[in-house]
Amino acid sequence: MDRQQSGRNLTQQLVHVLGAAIASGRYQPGDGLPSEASLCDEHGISRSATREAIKMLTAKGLITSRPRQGIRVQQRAQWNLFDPDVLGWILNASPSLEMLREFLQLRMAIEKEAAALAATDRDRVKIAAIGVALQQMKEAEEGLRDPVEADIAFHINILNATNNPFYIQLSSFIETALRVSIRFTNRIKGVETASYANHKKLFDAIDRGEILAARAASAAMQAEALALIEGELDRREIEVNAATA
Amino acid sequence: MDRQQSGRNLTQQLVHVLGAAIASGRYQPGDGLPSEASLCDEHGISRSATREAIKMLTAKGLITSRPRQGIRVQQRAQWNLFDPDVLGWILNASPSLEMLREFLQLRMAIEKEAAALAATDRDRVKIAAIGVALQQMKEAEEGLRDPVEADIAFHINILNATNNPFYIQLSSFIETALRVSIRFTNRIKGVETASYANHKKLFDAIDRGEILAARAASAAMQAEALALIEGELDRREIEVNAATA
DNA sequence: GGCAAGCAAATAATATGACAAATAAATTGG
DNA sequence: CCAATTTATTTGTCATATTATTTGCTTGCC
Repeated sequence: MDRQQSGRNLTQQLVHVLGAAIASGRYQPGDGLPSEASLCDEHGISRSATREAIKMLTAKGLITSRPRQGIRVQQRAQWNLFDPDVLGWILNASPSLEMLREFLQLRMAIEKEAAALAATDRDRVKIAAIGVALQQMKEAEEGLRDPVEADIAFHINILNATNNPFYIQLSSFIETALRVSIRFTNRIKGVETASYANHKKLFDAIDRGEILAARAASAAMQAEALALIEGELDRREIEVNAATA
Repeated sequence: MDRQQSGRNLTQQLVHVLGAAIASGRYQPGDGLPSEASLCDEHGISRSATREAIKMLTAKGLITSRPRQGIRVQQRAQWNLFDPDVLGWILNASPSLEMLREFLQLRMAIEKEAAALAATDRDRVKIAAIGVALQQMKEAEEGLRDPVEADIAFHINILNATNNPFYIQLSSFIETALRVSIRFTNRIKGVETASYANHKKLFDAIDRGEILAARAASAAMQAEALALIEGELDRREIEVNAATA
């Protein structure tokens, strides 16, 4: 059995199996999934558990289910991309560079403005939390700590410091995607892109309430990551062209 | 019975009743909801339907449910704000000016960058759709059409023109919130803030691929709306102070 | 008195079987 | 060929029984 699923109840298990299957493209949008009865048989569980799983996936926008028509995969535009589960399934299924770039394009918009808001609001407690994460990044550079977790904590804490529930809500979204993203960019470059120095610059700007500087520092940091990804995309394109020539 | 709910099945009805009740604060985060059995009695439906509703709300992050602990409302940070249902329940329950401002702060970040991306991508078909919406806004000024729908279509089509699934996914979010927002700002000002001229400037910039101009036009448009809201917030503050003095 | 192991009660989780309602597809009548 | 009707399939709902999990309590030991 799947290790990740042990410990969860049957409904949750089925939700994750089906969610992952849909995200991976095994069931295409517009396609029908097996009927309730088939799903019960295939997974060896009761109809109650199956139906509850179906309802959860419906709530996340992945499927619809109507009498006589059965269960169908929704168009991707309907999927609740900002649901941590859904995003996780998608990113784990196909963490393509294209999607990584698209994700970064959104992060750029959000984090740039979040930095500006944090600098405007100047919530001492919340900003101190950013400082702690920054300190942990420094320790990570000396090998004393996990660099990925510290990096994530830094970005999350900026969102928190906006004191805007919409930005705060994006934490789980950013976290999930950031985790995949960092893994990917590290694979490309080998070394951490997001260096301590860059992050410190951003922190200082927020700490001093320098709104424009904060926005600029955030933009600069992400532009660097974007350049890395787009460079890699170009490189692969050239490879493909060379192979077909 | 509630008009909005007729035509939906029992599970969906209960989802909306409970979702609205939670968003309205009738059940506070941390509080327990009635047990499954009680909910069945109260709403006169079976356990299956009740449980499926519970599962859907769980999938949206509003509640958790564990044996012996019962059903509990999650902290607001766990709520899936970007789920159109959840956002709708919240905005309809308490469309406070504060939340409107917070929402606008997010829109500023997203739409500014979306405009820039649309100008970069220059997808002729998608940009033409923005143009159609713009035309409808003009017709609306002459009373030939619903101004709100045209306005919404304009903004949605910009998101679409990014060709970035994350931005596109935000359409339903923006739409839900925009609808409440427009209703509110119109109540304050009486007249449409978002005039045709402003929107045309933004469209032209995107159409011509002028990235910086697009970003600026978007920012200017929203800064205006933000000023309106913050002015109203100040006015109310003064009112309160005067009343207590 | 404090602490650990075990016990009991409450609650959700799952299973099963039956029937109702909705709807897509086939059939029939014109 | 079209429209109305019927049929068959699939989900929606209900009722009841059983199982699993958790919390709080109790008991007995140190």
